[in-house]
Amino acid sequence: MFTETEENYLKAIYKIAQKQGESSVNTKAIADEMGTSSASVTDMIKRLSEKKLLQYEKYYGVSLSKDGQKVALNLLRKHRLWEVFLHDSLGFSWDEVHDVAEQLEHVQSDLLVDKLDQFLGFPKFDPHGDPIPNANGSFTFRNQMPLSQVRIKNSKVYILGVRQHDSSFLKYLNDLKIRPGQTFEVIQFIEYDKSIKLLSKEGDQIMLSEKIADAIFVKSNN
Amino acid sequence: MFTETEENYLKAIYKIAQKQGESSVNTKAIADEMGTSSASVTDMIKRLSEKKLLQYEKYYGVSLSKDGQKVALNLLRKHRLWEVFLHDSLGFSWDEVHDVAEQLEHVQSDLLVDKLDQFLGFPKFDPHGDPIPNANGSFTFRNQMPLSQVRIKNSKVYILGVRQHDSSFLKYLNDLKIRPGQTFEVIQFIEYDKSIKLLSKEGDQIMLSEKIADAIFVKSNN
DNA sequence: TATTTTATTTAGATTTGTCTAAAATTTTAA
DNA sequence: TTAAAATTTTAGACAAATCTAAATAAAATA
Ligand SMILES: [Mn+2]
Ligand SMILES: [Mn+2]
Ligand SMILES: [Mn+2]
Ligand SMILES: [Mn+2]
Repeated sequence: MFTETEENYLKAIYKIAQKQGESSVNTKAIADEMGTSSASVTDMIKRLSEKKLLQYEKYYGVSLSKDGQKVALNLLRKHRLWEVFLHDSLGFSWDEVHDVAEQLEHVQSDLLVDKLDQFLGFPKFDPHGDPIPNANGSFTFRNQMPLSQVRIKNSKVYILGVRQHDSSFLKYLNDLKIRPGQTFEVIQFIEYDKSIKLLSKEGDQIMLSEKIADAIFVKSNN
Repeated sequence: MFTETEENYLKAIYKIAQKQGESSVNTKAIADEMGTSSASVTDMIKRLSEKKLLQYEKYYGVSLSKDGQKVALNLLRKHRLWEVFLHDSLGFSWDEVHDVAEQLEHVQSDLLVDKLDQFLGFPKFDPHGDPIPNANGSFTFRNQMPLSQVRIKNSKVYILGVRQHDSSFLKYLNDLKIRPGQTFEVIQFIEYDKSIKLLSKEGDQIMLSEKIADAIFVKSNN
């Protein structure tokens, strides 16, 4: 239906729009996300515009059409299902799944997606805690907050996911045994640099900077 | 490392050489296998020759180098492992696996191949009975013969695989409940058209033309 | 408001993989 | 052994995706 590159552009635009909370996306942002030149982006958005996958207003950026969103959401769905497979079935660690899923997401077969979804037990979240769109493109919502915003001492926090997916960040958390499904107690807030100290079930104390704590999503029990 | 198209050419050349029992492969054969023009093949073999993946003698065809064979065998390995996954884990029927495996085989990740192999229990044959090369490129050999060559009446035949993979042929066999792992008794040979009659365990009688019987591989217990 | 900085588009070029048509070479057959 | 048929190569073109450099427009700032 669409080329791998077209799909990647649509996904990039979708992600930028999400992050911004604003559907209009400019050329530079796409170029940065895709790691290409602005000139290449201009070429591509012209093509995508002709195919009615986005609205393009010269010099003022683009926004995805209904069709464009559908493609992006389907790609996101496939990406995240594959990440679950790699992690849960094949035993990849959560810092290893993304790059491979980036390739697998482009395999074209509706039957494959359906069967994979079923095989995995219709998971609602990927190994990083991101929601997996269903076949209609709708997500499961859940309440979550950045760990940095937990301000009640002795709170029990349940790790739900992370904001960033870069391998070095995930490896760092892995070493600290911080990953979705784990529970910790917040035992200290350091005011002057806003860092936070956790206690693991095994009794280990873990010190996290504000920057790190801000990139971890938790469910907080009181 | 190599493009998807380069990989497909190398695989095509490998397969033709195998079928021929002769390593030198001509342009026309490659063009037919790939569904492209001879001119395109000439372009591509020049590139593959520059990359030392094959030896090319103008007007007299090509033969794969050691490196070229390695790429082809690795691709074959991935293709067949994915077919096992699709069939055994996801429940695809054997006529549905090939086209999807044709895409999955190009995903680049040695870790993925290793983990998949392990997850599947290091299978030695794919759903069509074709041997899966191991990480070093060597196959498991087994004794098999075309069903058309079984000439002893009341032989028990055990289905091992098929010669052709086209969907319509596999669907036809599926309807007759002929697939790897099944056992039949040969109850009749018709001389004038060399067709053959089988008896299934369920008591069904199945009539097969010589053409069909020639494309089915079996293990024969006397 | 005028100027500088930043973003965007255009122009022209390159690589990959493909095609058709024409020319060259090899193979087959008379 | 020559003529016809088949195969292979070359030439020239095209679409997709990219680049750099130059031109243009918008946004920021003095
Ligand atoms: Mn990912
Ligand atoms: Mn991708
Ligand atoms: Mn196959
Ligand atoms: Mn392929």
